[in-house]
Amino acid sequence: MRCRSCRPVPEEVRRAAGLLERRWVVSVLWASYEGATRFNEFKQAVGAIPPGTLAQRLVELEDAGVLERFVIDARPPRVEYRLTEEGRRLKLVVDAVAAFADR
Amino acid sequence: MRCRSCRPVPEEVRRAAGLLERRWVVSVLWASYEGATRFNEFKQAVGAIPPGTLAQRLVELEDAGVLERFVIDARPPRVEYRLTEEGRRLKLVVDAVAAFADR
DNA sequence: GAATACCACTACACTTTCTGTAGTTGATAC
DNA sequence: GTATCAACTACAGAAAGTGTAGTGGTATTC
Repeated sequence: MRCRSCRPVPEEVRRAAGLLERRWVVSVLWASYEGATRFNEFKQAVGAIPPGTLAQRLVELEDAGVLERFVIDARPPRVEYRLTEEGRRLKLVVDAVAAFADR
Repeated sequence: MRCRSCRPVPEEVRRAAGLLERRWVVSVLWASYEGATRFNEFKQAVGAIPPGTLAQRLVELEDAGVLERFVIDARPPRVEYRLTEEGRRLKLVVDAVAAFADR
């Protein structure tokens, strides 16, 4: 059945949605807006996320240009994940989710 | 590691995120904002979604109070899915995704 | 009046994704 | 030297998503 008024969902909306439509992504982003930068900071802020899933999400967000990964040459070496400009733009989405959530 | 400033992700944000963090949800919502109400309208607007997944998403959105399902006693009987107030409130989230998506 | 098409799905086998727990490597803390 | 931390990886099993076929009752087309 065709809907006279329904346009198909635009490709770019699908692509952006694909980023969010995986478990824990919103929480990981929330944590980063709260200041988390290190693996275990994300882990503790997000709570129940399994480490394998967190690792995967961080790689995906890096690949998507939302986070940048920096290895800091200290002893022991540390890793930091920092928001990119792109990542900061996503805050509006997470804020909208949070606004929907409370109330 | 504890992050002095990171608060744990609030439970209600997790719950709201859980709604969105499943494949196709954003597209299904988009379609409903565009005026889709019937199964095959959603199907055509969303495109590549498998019918089983669409059926499942519609049930979940109904359970979440985002859509309401009405069976219309015509020949053949039809089904309509209409946005609830709650569902209309979610539009801000989808709009934010769309805003992020273009450009 | 036979064949085809529409509608709103369901069924099923298969693949992908997610989960939970354990373990690794190298350094520092007690 | 025992324990702990940081940032992960490995792996088996569970859950979610995919693709295709089919269903049952109209309705439309030839």
